[in-house]
Amino acid sequence: MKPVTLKDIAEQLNISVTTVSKALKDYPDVSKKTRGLVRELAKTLNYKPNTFAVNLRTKESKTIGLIIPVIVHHFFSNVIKGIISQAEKKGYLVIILQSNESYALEKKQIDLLLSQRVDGILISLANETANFNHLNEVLAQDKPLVMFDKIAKIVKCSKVIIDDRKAAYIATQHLIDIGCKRIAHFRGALLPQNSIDRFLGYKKALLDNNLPYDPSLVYICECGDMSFQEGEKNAQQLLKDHNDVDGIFINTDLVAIGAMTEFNKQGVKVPEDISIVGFSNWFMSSVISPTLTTIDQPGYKMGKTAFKQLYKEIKAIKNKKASTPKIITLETALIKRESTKTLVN
Amino acid sequence: MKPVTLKDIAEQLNISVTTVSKALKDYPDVSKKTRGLVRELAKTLNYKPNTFAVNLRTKESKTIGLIIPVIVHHFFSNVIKGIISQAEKKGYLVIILQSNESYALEKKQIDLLLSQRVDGILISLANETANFNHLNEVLAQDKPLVMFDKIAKIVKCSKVIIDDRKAAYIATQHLIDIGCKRIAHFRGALLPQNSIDRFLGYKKALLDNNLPYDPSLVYICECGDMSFQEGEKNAQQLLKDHNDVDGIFINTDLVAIGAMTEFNKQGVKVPEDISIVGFSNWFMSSVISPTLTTIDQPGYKMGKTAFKQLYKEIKAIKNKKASTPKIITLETALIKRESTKTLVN
DNA sequence: TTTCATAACGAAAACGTTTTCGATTTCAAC
DNA sequence: GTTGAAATCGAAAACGTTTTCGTTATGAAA
Repeated sequence: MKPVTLKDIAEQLNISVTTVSKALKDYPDVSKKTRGLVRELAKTLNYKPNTFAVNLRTKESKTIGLIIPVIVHHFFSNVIKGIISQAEKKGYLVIILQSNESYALEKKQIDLLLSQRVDGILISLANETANFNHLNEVLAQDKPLVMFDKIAKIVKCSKVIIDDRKAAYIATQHLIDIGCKRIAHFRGALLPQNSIDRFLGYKKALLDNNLPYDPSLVYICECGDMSFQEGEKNAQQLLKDHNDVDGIFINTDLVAIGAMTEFNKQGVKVPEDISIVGFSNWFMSSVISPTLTTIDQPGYKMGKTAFKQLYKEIKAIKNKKASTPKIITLETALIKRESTKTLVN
Repeated sequence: MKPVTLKDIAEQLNISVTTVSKALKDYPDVSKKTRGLVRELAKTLNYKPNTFAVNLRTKESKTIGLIIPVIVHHFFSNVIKGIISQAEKKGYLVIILQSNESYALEKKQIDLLLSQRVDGILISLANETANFNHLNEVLAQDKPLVMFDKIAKIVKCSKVIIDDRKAAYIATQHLIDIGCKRIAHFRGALLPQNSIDRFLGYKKALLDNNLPYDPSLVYICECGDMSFQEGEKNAQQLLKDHNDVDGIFINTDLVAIGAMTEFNKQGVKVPEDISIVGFSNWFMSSVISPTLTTIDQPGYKMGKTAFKQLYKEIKAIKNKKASTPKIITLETALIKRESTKTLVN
């Protein structure tokens, strides 16, 4: 009933534990004959190395930690999928924790992963996080750390991101290209950095095209669980405040869908009256009516890339090589759909 | 630079490793004074027990494995969230693997988790899985196993499910109650069992209400990545085959949304011409137009419940108590929305 | 026969913890 | 000053593996 150990095999074959271990790991100093015997018996006894002992000996667990703000989220669940698919290829397991956008929880979870002695940590920051001691602690312990999507520029570790500013610029430029003159923006809060960058991209596109930047056209929404409702609310407010807006660049798809729903209720036609561009390319955006023009954010690829980078750094540390932090920027793409249409005057 | 060990603390205080260990774990046979000293030094040195050694000694890892067919999925990501939130409360970590609906992969992953010596396994079966040796292997090793949602009745372990048959019955009854006379059904494939049960519920509702069961009204769709397109395709076919259908009960929301999109294209009005009931209550369903009447499938709660049951069994095994498999059925609810409307003749 | 390289194996330490059980100390009671 | 119980401590084994280093066996060359 007890799990089979090297010792069991050794005793049955009347050889030493050492030889058994070596035989199973293809050491050169064991004869073909005994190697064969060992392997055969190991198979028939269904021997599985005791991971706990291996970990203790080798000081590595072949396990990484992943901290993510929310799991039930099209983008992030794609990231998770990318990470674990890549990890599996390299023989790594992934422990997932959800920070719930809470700094306190994130800090506790980092601590948990460190004491668990994972081989590396992948993290996308909670919106709340503005203090980075817990992350520096990870680096201080020489434990590989890679941040993705929601990052802190100030922390000296590798990062996988998109160029939010550029993507927002392209989104806004698209609205301008189809003839929009008064373009509003629904933006996120001051944290994470992404909201700011998207806002800056929006602003720059306006200025580069000699369109005035009007702060009263910028609406803030706390993009959390209530995103959809935030979209409705902002759309409602926008209709009260302005009657000349002909395009909106919206921070995230869900808010955009909320806004479209509200416009629909109020008889404002999308895209005839107002063109809308979202951000993220949630699956939903291709399925609602009208389908939503948006920026595709490559979640799966981001997960894959983040793990690959982490893997490199794990290997580097194992070989006692220093590796300099790397910043990888993934391409985004504008997906043109029904919610934007060239204006005919 | 090396991590602090019990030995380090012992040497600094000139006491034995034993005493240090006991002091940190509140053994009664260590004086208040030394306990204080040890705890203080442990804190200042930032001592963290070496999990690898603890695992080896205690033979448990405080880690469970989770195998799930797909991660990017509203229902399943909610299950994941439920599981890890509950696990965190009990001090357990969760390793996630995605079977991708593949039997071969699922088998390999079970093996991986066993050799990783997780304390227990949570699984929702791949659609492909029809052989259960790998699961019985888990039970044979006395390792707690709990299945959820997509289960195999024949495997003697605890299960957390919904009553698919009853839920489908209620969904169909709702269509009948609002006056539908010719009710079609878009069903899933022969595996998993869920599709069959939902079909049976649909059929029973018809018969109980003296409506004829017409097999030509039942359409099959392979609900995978192409669910949305399957919905469009089936809707198209349905319009060709029948012109008198006034209601459809559809196996899953995404297919339902595809069908609604197709109906919309073809000028068939939902709910005026055809009422539709979906299944799962994806977030999306509350956001499209018309909003979709559906059956709410409690993913978060299912995850929570599944972990709780697993936890009980882990504890039971630790205390060498046998525990009999338990089947827990969670309540579903009919969510009435715009896609179904009482018919007025 | 001796020498020496090579092949094949094993003893033992190490990883860091937990826990049993025996040893020592303390101190009150007599 | 004994006795005995209670309080406090530590030695050592154990968990199962990996790896270093030394030992023995083998056989060819001298």
